[in-house]
Amino acid sequence: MSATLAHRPSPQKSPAGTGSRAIPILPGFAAAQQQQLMLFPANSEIYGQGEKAVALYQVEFGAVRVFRLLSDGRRQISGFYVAGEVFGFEADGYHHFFAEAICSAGVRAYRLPPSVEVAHEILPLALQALVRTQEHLLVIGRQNAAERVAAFLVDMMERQGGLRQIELVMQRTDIGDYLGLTIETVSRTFSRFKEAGYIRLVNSRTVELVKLDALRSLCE
Amino acid sequence: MSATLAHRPSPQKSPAGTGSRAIPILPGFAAAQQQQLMLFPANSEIYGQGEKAVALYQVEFGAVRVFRLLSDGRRQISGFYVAGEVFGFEADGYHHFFAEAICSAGVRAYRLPPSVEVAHEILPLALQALVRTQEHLLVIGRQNAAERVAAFLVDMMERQGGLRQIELVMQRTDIGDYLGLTIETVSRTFSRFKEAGYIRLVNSRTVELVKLDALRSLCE
DNA sequence: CGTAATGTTGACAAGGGTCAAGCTTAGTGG
DNA sequence: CCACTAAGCTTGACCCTTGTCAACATTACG
Repeated sequence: MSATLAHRPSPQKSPAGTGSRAIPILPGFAAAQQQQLMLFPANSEIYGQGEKAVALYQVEFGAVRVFRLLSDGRRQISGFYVAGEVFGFEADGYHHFFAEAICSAGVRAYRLPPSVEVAHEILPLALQALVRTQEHLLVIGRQNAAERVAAFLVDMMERQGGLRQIELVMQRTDIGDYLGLTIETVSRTFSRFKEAGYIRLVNSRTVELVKLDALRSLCE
Repeated sequence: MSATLAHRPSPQKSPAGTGSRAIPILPGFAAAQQQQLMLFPANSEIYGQGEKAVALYQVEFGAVRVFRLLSDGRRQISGFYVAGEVFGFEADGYHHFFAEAICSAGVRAYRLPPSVEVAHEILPLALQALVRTQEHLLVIGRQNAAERVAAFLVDMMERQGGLRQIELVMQRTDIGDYLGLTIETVSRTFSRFKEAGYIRLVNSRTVELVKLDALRSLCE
């Protein structure tokens, strides 16, 4: 167990030789650096605001939410991360955010080296994260509830390989806190999309995007 | 004139030997790379969405807004940039955003080299931009109008050296599009802060933060 | 099968958007 | 130097979207 994460609530070191992984590991970086797979149970903390940032993290399986809190408990999720995606970017050496496993998740930690050698590998990932976050800003700052939910569904679909039927690993609270809406508004918007025939709710966590074009044109 | 920007509306190459600059130039990077100061008149475009991204930009004087548009004209400003600050980060080699001069601005362009050598210099800047954007997401996603405006004022103050009296280079429309509010709401919030004695409006562009603590505690 | 967590729906309220009018300021030309 | 104009800003009235509160339904789990 890395000293870094020793105090976390029950992340377990994975059994040796977990076998084949389909996830593309950060190339080069991976080989050179100390890195190991850790398991986090649902809703456990991966890192917290104010902690020293000592690693980048890649999701191997499961899903992760990264968020920030206001003092009264209001929460803004800045991003969800699923298999293959990298999170944990921070400036000035400290975490400004919290990261938690949404469901049971396997996360590979890449301990940060003195930086210069691997910067060219990390930079493109950081830039992609920046562009994504700025685009999310447009959604939250300028789009209404229906447009936000549509954007979310389309984004989730694309990140799950483009299949029309998608699995939402997160619950309504998470979706609300990601989109800057309440759970009630999220729920009502789902219902309206269902009535309009835009989606089919197989169950509360499984959505089929029936009229993808309609959803797409909602986000513009 | 760099070929890159030749088609822009009237950016002029600065007269040679503009004299002393107080702005810290990107170290190392600066020396090695082709870089030059360009002047952009108020409201002129620095780059546009979809263009090839060939440079990073540092503001020498004046101010810049970076934003994105929805097809119906709604606009979200992702950031303002003033003297010394760097903008123009993009993924995959193309601009996903627009950049414009807010007022007459001097901008130094650092043409991008094949990347590996200077990545370790750019990375910290990109990471800082990422954290800033994620924090802005919290403001827009989870704070009400008064909290957003308070956060904006405090941020502007800190970026202008901490003096209690600040100059807003941008107009209400820009502030609204930055905070995800209408100009009317921005204006009303300013008025309420004035009535509450939190601020003094020397004129519409000059604000004295009288009760800084009150403003600070609004953002939490 | 019972309980708790999660999700849905309805009624109502409020924050902020929209529309419209008036005010202020800066720039321009007589 | 002043009047005119246009752009920017402020304020008011009204309305709509979304939040709040509450009840109920559904699902997951022991």
